[in-house]
Order: sequence, then C-alpha cells, then structure tokens
Amino acid sequence: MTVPLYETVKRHITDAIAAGRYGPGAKLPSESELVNALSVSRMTVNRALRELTRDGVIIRVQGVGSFVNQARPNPNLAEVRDIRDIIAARGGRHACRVLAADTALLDADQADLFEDAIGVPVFHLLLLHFEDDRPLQLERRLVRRDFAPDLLSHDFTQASLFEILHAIAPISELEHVVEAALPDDEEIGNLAMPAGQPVLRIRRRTWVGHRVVTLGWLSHPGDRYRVAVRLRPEDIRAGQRA
Amino acid sequence: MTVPLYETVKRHITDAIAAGRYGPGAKLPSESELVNALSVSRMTVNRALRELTRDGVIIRVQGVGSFVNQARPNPNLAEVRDIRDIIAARGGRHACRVLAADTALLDADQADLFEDAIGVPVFHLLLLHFEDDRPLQLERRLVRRDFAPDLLSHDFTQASLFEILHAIAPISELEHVVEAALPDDEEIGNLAMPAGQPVLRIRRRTWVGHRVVTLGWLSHPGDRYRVAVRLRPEDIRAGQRA
DNA sequence: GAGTGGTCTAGACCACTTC
DNA sequence: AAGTGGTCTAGACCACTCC
Repeated sequence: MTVPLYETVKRHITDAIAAGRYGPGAKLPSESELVNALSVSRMTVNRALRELTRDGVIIRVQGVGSFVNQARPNPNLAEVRDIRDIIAARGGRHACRVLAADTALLDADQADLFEDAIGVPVFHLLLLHFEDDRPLQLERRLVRRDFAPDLLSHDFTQASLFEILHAIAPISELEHVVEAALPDDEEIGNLAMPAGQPVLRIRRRTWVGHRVVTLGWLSHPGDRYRVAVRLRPEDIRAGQRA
Repeated sequence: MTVPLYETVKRHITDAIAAGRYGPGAKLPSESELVNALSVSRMTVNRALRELTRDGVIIRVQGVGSFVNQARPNPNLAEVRDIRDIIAARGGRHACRVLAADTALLDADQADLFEDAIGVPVFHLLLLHFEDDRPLQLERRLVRRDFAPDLLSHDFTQASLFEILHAIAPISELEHVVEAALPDDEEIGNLAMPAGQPVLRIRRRTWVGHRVVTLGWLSHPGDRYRVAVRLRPEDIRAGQRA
C-alpha cells in the first residue's frame, strides 16, 4: 500500500470535479454508492469525504448529501500545500511544464537567504503550473544539492516538488514573504500577464533541521490568486498560553 | 450523544497540555494507552489524535509516538499588529490622519462578508498612516455600530483602532486575505502611488464570539511593504520530559 | 419510511523505530 | 521482538432531511 486507499478515493472525486462531471453545487454520489462503486469500506469513503470537506472542496449536509463547494477557498499561507490540491480545490484541472532543471551555485543574495556561503551547489528548477490551460503559478526554486542529490531524476510533472522533498525529510520550519510587484520579463512571458497587471509573489524558504534546504519564488497573476491566513479560536487561545 | 466521543478525547489531551502536564516536546500516551485509560475504541482515539495533528497541536512519528508540538504560528500576518508598532519596528516615525469617520449601512457584498443582513448599521472609517511623512497604509474599516456605539468619540490619531476595539472585547477569530492589485483612485491619491505600481491589499475580518465585528482593507505601496508568515516547529527530540 | 451523513466499535494487517 | 502509529474492514446505531 504505497498510497492510502482514502487518497485514491479523494483523487477519484477531485478528478471527476476537475473533469467537469460535477459542477459547482452539484450533488455527489452518496457514501453507500461510493462504497459499492469503488469496493471499499464505508469508513474509508467517509474519511476521504471528511478530508475533502475540511479542504473546502465539498460541503456535506446530514440527511441530504454531499455537494461540490461553490466558494473558492484561498490557499492558506500558514501551510505548504501542493499546487495541484489548490487548483483542485478551486475546481480546476492542473498541468505542469518543466521550463528548466539544471544546476547552479549560490550568488551573494541567494547565499544570504540560504544562511550559507556563496557558491554552495544547488539545483535550479523553473516550473509552470496551469489551471485549465491558463498559467497560474510560475515556480522558481533552488534546492541544496547535498539535500536531494537525485532530485533531477524525478518527473516533476507527475509528483510535486513538495512531495519529493517531503519524502526525503519533513519540513521543520517554513517562511512565506508576500509582495505585490510588477512582473519581470520572465513572469510576463510565462504567466501571459496582461499589460500593467501586478503579480502576487511569494518567497518561500523551508528548513530541515536548522538548515535552509529550499528557496523559491511563487509568482501568480494578481487578479486570479489570493492567499489567506485565518486564526481560529483555538489558535488564539494557544498563542496566549504562557 | 450531543458531543462526539473523539471531541471529548481531543479535549482530554488539550486540557492536559494546557494544564502543563505535557510540556512542549513531551511524549503523550500512546494510542493503546489512551484506549485503555478512556475506554474507547482505537479508531476513536486515532481520529482525535489525527485531528490534533492537523491542527498543529501535536506531532506524530510512526514507530515512536506522539509529542506536543510547540509550533505555533507567530507570524506578522497571523496576529493583529498595530501599524504604529510595525512602523516602529522598521525604524520609522508614525503619524495618522483621519480622512473620514461617518456612518453607513452594509451593502450586499459587505453583508456577505459580515455574514449578516444588508442594511446593518456600521461605522465607516478611513485612516491614512504615514511613515516618516510618506503614506504607508490606507486603512478602510467598517465596524458594527452595535458592537462599539461610542467609536466615533475616540481620537484615532492617538489610540489605534485595534486598541479601542480590543478594550471592548477580545478578538476570538481573525482572517487575513492578501492580494496584489492595481490601485483604485482613492489609493492612488492617498498613497501617492507612482504610475503603474501595484498595491498590496489585505482584507481583514475580526470576530468576537461568533459574529464578524469589523471588516477592513489595508492597502500599501507594493514596493515598500511586504507581509511575512513564519512557522517554527521545534525539534521533536530536543524537548524530552515534562 | 427511505435515504443521507455522523459516529463508534472490535478486530486486523502493515510499516516503521527501537532495543 | 516489542511497541508505535497508519490504515482498513464489516458491521452497528443514531440524527437528520425529505417525501
């Protein structure tokens, strides 16, 4: 069991939504129907649907059924989520193109952000993610070569960079810095930016242990992508706890 | 069964953590221990612990155990910080001008965000914050009149809106949504935006109890203002015994 | 009453870590 | 080998909605 059954069930649903078989507000098959169709236990279906509910993909009403959520939730800045899941939650279909995958050495600015020396060897990746054939995210990444020596052997169009890196070691620390900026030439071309439109740019650093292992810039068309942070009561209470 | 069993189990754990019986990094009882101690099935314990993991309260490691997580989001964005504190932290001098302070009734879009009816009476504020005599933030706010009837009697150039509101009742929930946008006429004029430059706009909603009490838009010149989120999970093995 | 989701149980097999 | 969490099953009872 490399991939859990409930993940397969989740993917089954999100794929169907992305394919347009269930539009916003449409009623999804009931739990028992899914149990029969997929030959899994009800608890497994239930877990899949429960997670989709928490991710904002569907809405469930007791005694009525499950429905595709019409609201498009904003990705949360306080977590790292696969761009594929984000697009799925928006009801779109994801595709990815690898624009560059090569090696480089850190320059002065990059070394500063890596909290390391100039010249540290890294991999350089440039990925373009599409939502329904429209570019939504330009992903520029630098990854320490000594952290993931086999990185370039992966197929980035299939498994997300996040999955690949997380399989090596879990992220111990995360930083997002968000800015509104005028797009540079690379962003204008790849994201097909209309003249004058700004980009929402997120600089992400991830740590494993006490070492910065990746540095990335995620650029999005300002008119089609927002990010959110929401604190629930538990978090606020926890934050005040001595 | 008014309250689900797994909620009771979650509560049992969080209460014990809050009471200090398990400090940051401390090892929690195993699933089987909890099954015996609380006389519930393992699936119920498992669900409780899984949700606590999702909420960031604990960290689980297969083959090892469950541990209290210290990783609390403490980002700029995940808290309500007074703009004068932010400017002070940047080394600047703060000043504030009140551009408008009047009353209004919610329109359809606003009512949607307030999760309430059209026509609910609110106060409307428009404040401009300066850093060293340059405008840095345009603050547009709507505040429920029934939450703060005396709001307009305050001097907003002296006490921040946050201080005034927090004195009435503590915030129970908070949401920030960040976007990059082209400035509207109001933003261009007040923020003295150079032609073509985007604004970084933060939409903030705050709850008291289960009611949205304020809705605001904080706009900043894109080239002079960024927001950051940083999460610091701690090393599991660093913290041992409570 | 039929159908839905919400929850719970008692057991099972597995992967992983530690000794 | 022992203990841990990760997952899965086949049943069960319940609250709720709709007809």
